[in-house]
Amino acid sequence: MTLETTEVLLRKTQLFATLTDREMTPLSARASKRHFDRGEVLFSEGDPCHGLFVVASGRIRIFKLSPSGREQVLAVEGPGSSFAELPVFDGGVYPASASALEDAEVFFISRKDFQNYCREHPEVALKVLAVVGARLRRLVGIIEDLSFTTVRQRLISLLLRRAQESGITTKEGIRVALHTTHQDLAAELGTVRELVSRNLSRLQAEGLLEVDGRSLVVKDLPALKREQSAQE
Amino acid sequence: MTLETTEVLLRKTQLFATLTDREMTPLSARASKRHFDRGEVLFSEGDPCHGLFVVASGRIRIFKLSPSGREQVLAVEGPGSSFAELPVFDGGVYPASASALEDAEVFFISRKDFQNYCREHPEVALKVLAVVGARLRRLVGIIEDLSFTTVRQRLISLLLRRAQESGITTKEGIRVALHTTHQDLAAELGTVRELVSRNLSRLQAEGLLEVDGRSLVVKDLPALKREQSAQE
DNA sequence: AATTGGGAGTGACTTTAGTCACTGGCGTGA
DNA sequence: TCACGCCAGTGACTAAAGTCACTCCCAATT
Repeated sequence: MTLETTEVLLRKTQLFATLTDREMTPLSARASKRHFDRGEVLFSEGDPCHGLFVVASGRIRIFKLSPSGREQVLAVEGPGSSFAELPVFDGGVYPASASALEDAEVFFISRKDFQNYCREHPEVALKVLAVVGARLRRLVGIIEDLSFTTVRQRLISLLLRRAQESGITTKEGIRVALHTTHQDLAAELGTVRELVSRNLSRLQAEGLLEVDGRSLVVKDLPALKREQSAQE
Repeated sequence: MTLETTEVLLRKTQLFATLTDREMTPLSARASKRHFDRGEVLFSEGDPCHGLFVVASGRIRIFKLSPSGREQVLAVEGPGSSFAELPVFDGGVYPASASALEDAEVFFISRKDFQNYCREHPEVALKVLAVVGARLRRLVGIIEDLSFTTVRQRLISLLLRRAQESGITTKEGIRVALHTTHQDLAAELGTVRELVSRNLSRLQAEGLLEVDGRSLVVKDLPALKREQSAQE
């Protein structure tokens, strides 16, 4: 891959979008690109932090793994997103694990390079703060969900989010492709496979949606929205 | 309060400890001090963010409030800690509410002042990143607890933490003062008052500790530690 | 065509969490 | 000193979450 292409890709990220060409070039030169196969682990919780990552293609799942094998997803990062910015600064280990949801291309910038770069370009540090602010908000949202809502409500929220992002409106309702196994959905919701399966069945039985393998059709959007907003 | 005193206090914070006198003075001049009575609200979730806070004395509780009135504590900040740094940078609203656990003195630095200050002193931005990194780790810890552990395990963890920080070893065991109501403990654990009460009773019945009003004595530290580390 | 393996659905069950209602204690202030 | 409010304890219950075991389906493999 040429240096120019790296620049074009880094330009699409939140973190580096506003840099000038002159500022960008030295950074691009330091960014190495790595490929990860679907399912491959980028790093595990507790590993020493060597640097930060920027997704070029594919999606990366950041998650916690419990001793008994349960997973809790903290974030899913797609092209243009960076992750593991923070351990770069506080010097600790990675607080969670990361694996590729799909085949993925990921840039890696070493801790030292990035820290130096931030010192030379203070506005990048401010950008990082903004990105991290968004991340913190998402984590608080997960805590809120886990603490206050039921699996059913979380599932509905997730489906509505997916419907909004990538749903296709047809005359029967909004068609949503899940692309994932129930196992993976469970990890996002912080529960187990069986509960995802059961809750989907129940929602179908109630006529709120129609499940069809790994895609489904939302039949009663208002009812789902009502239930979501009536969260206790 | 004199400017000098403000400086002495700011000097004790993680964020500003490493600044020189010359750097400190203009910041101190901008920091205003406010008093909050026990129970008073500093800001509520959703309020526009006007600036950041630094605790001088007392403890501030950062928490989420559910529609049904349940609370989930995200952090408790004591003297020297800052909070609400992040909304300053990403420009959004406060993601949670804050109230004083005890009578408290708190410095306030306006958004604009702090942003300017960070631009002039880039190393402060790096400090903020380190502080925020620690905060992020704590949030991930809360998610882990909520997702993987039971109320009983969380209660044990909290008691062991308190025992370590402020427990007094006596011949009967480690005496721990709680200082809080069961209601407040429940908010920290992400559950309800009754479960705190019941679990404490049960731990006492099992001989692991002895409850005595708002303080208690840990009788079987090894057993508690065993159970904590055996978390599934 | 038979085999294998991962994913999904489900019944039956246990455990944990949460709710409701009530009791009793204890301290403060009228 | 009495009344009130706040806090704690608990029984009885409901509901939600999680576990276990099994079946079925389907697609890829040999």
